Amino acid sequence: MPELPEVETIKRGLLPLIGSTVVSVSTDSSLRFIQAEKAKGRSLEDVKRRGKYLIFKFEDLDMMLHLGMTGALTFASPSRFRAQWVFSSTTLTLTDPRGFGRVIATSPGDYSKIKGLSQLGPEPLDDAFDVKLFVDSMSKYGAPIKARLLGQKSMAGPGNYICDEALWRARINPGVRSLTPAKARKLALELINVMEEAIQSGGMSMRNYVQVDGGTGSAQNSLQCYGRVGLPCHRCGAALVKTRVAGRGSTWCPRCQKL
DNA sequence: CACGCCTCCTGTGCGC
DNA sequence: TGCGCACAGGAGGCGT
Repeated sequence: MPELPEVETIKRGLLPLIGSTVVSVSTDSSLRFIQAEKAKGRSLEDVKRRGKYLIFKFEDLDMMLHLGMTGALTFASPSRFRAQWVFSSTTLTLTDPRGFGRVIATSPGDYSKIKGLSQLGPEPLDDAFDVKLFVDSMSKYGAPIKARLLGQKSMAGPGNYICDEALWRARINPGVRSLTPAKARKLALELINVMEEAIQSGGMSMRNYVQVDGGTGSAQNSLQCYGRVGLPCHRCGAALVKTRVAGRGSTWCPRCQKL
C-alpha cells in the first residue's frame, strides 16, 4: 500500500481542496467506505496525515482514510470506485481494487475508537521524534525486528519496502529479535532517511500508487534492496534473497545482513 | 500482554 | 495461448 511517503505526497496534493465544500458523495455501499458520505455538505478545513492515515478535518467532523494495500486517491473520474467526493471545484475519487482500505468518521480529535490510530507510534519525521525511545524498544528481545516495525507501535509509517530498504542500509537481518543500541540508532536514522528521500521523489510507484493528479513518483528508481531478489547486492555483490518474515515477503542480503 | 496465525479481496505475473 | 496458483506496499481479530 501507500506507506508514509506516499500518503504524505497525497496529502500535499490535497491541500488545494482546503476551503471548498463537499457538494455530494457516492460510495460503493460497502461498510468499509460508507462513512465517506458523512462529509456531504461540509467544508474542508484542513488535511493532515498521521502514520499512513489521511485525516480530513471538517468543522465538526474528522474523516479518517486508510488506503490499505491498493487504495488510490485522485482527481480522475474512473467508472469503478469505492468513494467519490464531489467538491465545488473538483471531484476526488477513491479507488481500491482489493478493498482493504477504509473510511472512518469521528468527532474531531477523537481517535479512541480507531485502534490503529490510538495505538500508533510517534511520527518519525517530527522534530520531536525521540530516537532514544525507539532504541529502547528495539533493544528488547521479542518478535522479529521487521514484524515490530510493521506493527506501527514503535514508529508510525514504515511498510514493507521502507523496512526492507532501511534494514539493508543498516545491515540488519529482518528476522533479528533484538538490536544493540548502536544498531537500533542506525536503523532509526535509515528509516527516516528512506522516508524523507521517498517524499522528495514523490513516492514509490512500483505498483499501483499514483499521486492525486495521476502522476507517478520515482522513489522506485533508487531502491537498493526491495524488489531486487536474485540481483547482486549493491554493496557486496552477493545475490539478494527473499524469505518470509512476519508473514511478509522480505528481501535482504545474505552476506551484509547475517542473522 | 505479546506474539503469530488467519482473514478480508481482487488483480497480476509467472511457470507449466 | 491459456490456466492455475502464489503473491501483492496492511492491519484487525482471535487463539495461545
